[in-house]
Amino acid sequence: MATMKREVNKGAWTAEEDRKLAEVIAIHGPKKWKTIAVKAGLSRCGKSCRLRWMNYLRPNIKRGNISDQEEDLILRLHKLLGNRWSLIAGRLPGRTDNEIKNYWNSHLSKKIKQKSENKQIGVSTKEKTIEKRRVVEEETTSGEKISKEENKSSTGDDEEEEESSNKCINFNVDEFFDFSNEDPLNLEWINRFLET
DNA sequence: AACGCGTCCAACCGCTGTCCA
DNA sequence: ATGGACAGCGGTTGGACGCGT
Repeated sequence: MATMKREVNKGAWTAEEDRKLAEVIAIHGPKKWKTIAVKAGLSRCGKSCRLRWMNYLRPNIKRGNISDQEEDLILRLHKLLGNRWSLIAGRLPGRTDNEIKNYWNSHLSKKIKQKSENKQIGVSTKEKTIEKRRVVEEETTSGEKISKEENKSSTGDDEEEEESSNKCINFNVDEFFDFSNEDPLNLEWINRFLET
């Protein structure tokens, strides 16, 4: 079988490759990635081109320096959604799922771990239970739609809570997180929901 | 100076979902 | 209804870099 297999380039992108890719996308738009790779004359697979565009070349990409507010939002959304990076990234303008995933893996997962270790040392199980019950009662009386979710996960340890909250997302997440009419950094109800 | 080690991040891989003929 | 192509996602990897010894 003499299949003339085109050698596929892998690894870091060069400035020249970036330029070619951006040029072709400017003409044809960011779709049909396989065709884009061919048109740009790049020895790359479509997948690789898409990733490069989405994570690096796309306009309006913010790079580095994740602010405290952004970090806080990531933490809260992650607690709610789990590792659904693209969904989380969708709520952080200019941030990519890859960036958030990396940031989580390198910074936040450690922070969480530390925090939970401190929590275990500082707070007894009984105290935790009492505090959670108090929060649940507060939210039940305030009639928030999210209180049901809270009740479901109000038993067990932190890890179980997180897992169960991931599993019981039985609503339209996009609608639920449509913050278009709100200041995304001032979402008191999320704060209350997550402060357990 | 040089070596080892840990961290970060860009990119790859494998899988699933969606679309279309 | 079905199968192939493509898009998108999350997990993982590997190289570059910084820092301590």
